[in-house]
Amino acid sequence: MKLATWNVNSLKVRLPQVQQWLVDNPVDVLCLQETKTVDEKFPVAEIEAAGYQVAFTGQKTYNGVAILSRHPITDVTKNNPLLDDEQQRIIAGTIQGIRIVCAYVPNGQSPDSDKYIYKLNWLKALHEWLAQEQQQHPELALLGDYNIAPEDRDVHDPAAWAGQVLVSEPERAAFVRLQEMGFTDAFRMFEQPEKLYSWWDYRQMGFRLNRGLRIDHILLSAPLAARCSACVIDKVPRKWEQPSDHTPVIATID
DNA sequence: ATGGCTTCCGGAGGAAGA
Repeated sequence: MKLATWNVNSLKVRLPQVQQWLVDNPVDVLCLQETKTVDEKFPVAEIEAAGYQVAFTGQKTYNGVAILSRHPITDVTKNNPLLDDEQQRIIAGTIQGIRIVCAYVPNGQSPDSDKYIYKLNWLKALHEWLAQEQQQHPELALLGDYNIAPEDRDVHDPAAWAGQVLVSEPERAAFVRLQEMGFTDAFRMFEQPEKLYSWWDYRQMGFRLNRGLRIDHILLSAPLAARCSACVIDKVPRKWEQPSDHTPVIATID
């Protein structure tokens, strides 16, 4: 069972790349973030033609998440029931007995902004909801764009980024709290290449200079972590024409 | 450097991302 996550930065623009990537990487489950697509315009037929069922929730212009699956998706939940939030950032479903949670964590803009407060509150509510979900679904995977680089080794220039949004202590503490409730960062279960990231700034040749951050993650509950045999970041789509600024992360569950 | 790039909406240029 292969589970993947990819912030596509507009599914309308990136649909051909998603289709190509799924041909090259026929994963069982692909979680998408920043679809930026209202539900009425979601490309259901194109996704189904690629061999996937799909659950999604979107809005105009911003946010939007989706789960693509080769297997049936049941018990779909849209958004966090514990948080009154108009922004479409969470979709969950059960696939082959595994509870899949696809999340687009708020960016936070900067530590002195209202959006940062919203981000920390959002993460707190996520933690509380996952505690409930975990009770009902011991096999739980949280995939998505966390907008948090957990450690300095996940940052191309830790000194330059120190204290900024995506790396600040309160954000990293929220990530640690998810780990403390039993989730494992699948990527760090295995030996990995140095300086491998999941996002690179579009500006200033960020990708070519490898000025990146590892902010897209797959967290696995203990029963799933015990069955996880690999986790990789696929940089290939970041090299394509007109790429997303994020690239996919894939975990293999035996 | 109030920057840079990309996408959105809307039909110009500001907002938002990270």
